Amino acid sequence: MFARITRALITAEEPILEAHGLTMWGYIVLSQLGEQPAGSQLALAQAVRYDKTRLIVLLDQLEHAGLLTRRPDPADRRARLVDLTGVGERVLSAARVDIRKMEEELLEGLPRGQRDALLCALARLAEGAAT
Amino acid sequence: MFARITRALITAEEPILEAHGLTMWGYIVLSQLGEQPAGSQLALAQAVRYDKTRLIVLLDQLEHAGLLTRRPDPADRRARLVDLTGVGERVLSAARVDIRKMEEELLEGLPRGQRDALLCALARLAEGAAT
DNA sequence: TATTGTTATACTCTATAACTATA
DNA sequence: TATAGTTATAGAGTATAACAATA
Repeated sequence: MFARITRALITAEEPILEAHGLTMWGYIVLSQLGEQPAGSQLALAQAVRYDKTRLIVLLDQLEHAGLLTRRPDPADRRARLVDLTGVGERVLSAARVDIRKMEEELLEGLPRGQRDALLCALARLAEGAAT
Repeated sequence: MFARITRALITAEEPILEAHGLTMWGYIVLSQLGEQPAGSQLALAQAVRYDKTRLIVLLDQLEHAGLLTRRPDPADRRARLVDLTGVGERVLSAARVDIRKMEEELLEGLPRGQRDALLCALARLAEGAAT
């Protein structure tokens, strides 16, 4: 059931994100950066569970699109700090609005109590999945 | 959250299935056949949402392993009926026992009411995802 | 002409290994 | 020596196109 719902969610999300010029992983990375700027690209890759070598080309694209910046960490010049730009923040929040709307519609069919329990349980399982 | 939980589930399931000599898609196909024997390979592919061309090589493997049989449909000789063998049923139910055990452990942390609501909501969402 | 099963091919996604620059 | 970032390459997974048999 989880796999089936996830696939349906991805199918529903992709055209929405494409309308904002984003890929699925691009959106995930921007979302993560929206929560906290990345101390390093490696940390960012681990936070979103994405391969660090693929993250690089993704960051190349997002940087080229002006959605984020990369600058050497003054404390460790091997590492690079990644920050959202103003444009990146606006694209992210605009995409998030549409994604949230889609999610709301999906959950509309569920009774209120069941819906709250679902979200609570999902959060706990997702947190458990991190370990 | 759905994607993260799904990935964690797959990670947890793979070693279990491997112990029974099954792949993830092999288990999915056997499970589907356990619910209802397939009227055709195409119908089976659509039921589990798997590419029909990939299903063929998967069925080749499962048939070669003695877990299922393929025979021409007398009513439409283009199509082939797919049935679980006795061995296939035993392997399926043995694997399912272990998978269910893992799932139970995962849900153990949730309060009873939340857990029931989760399963009910998942079933409804998964059903909705079919359309 | 359309459909089932099949094969071969091309393509995308993902993981591995090797290199550089810093520490 | 170990780590962050990078690149190139190999591999797995997936989708596309074409074909034979049957409807």
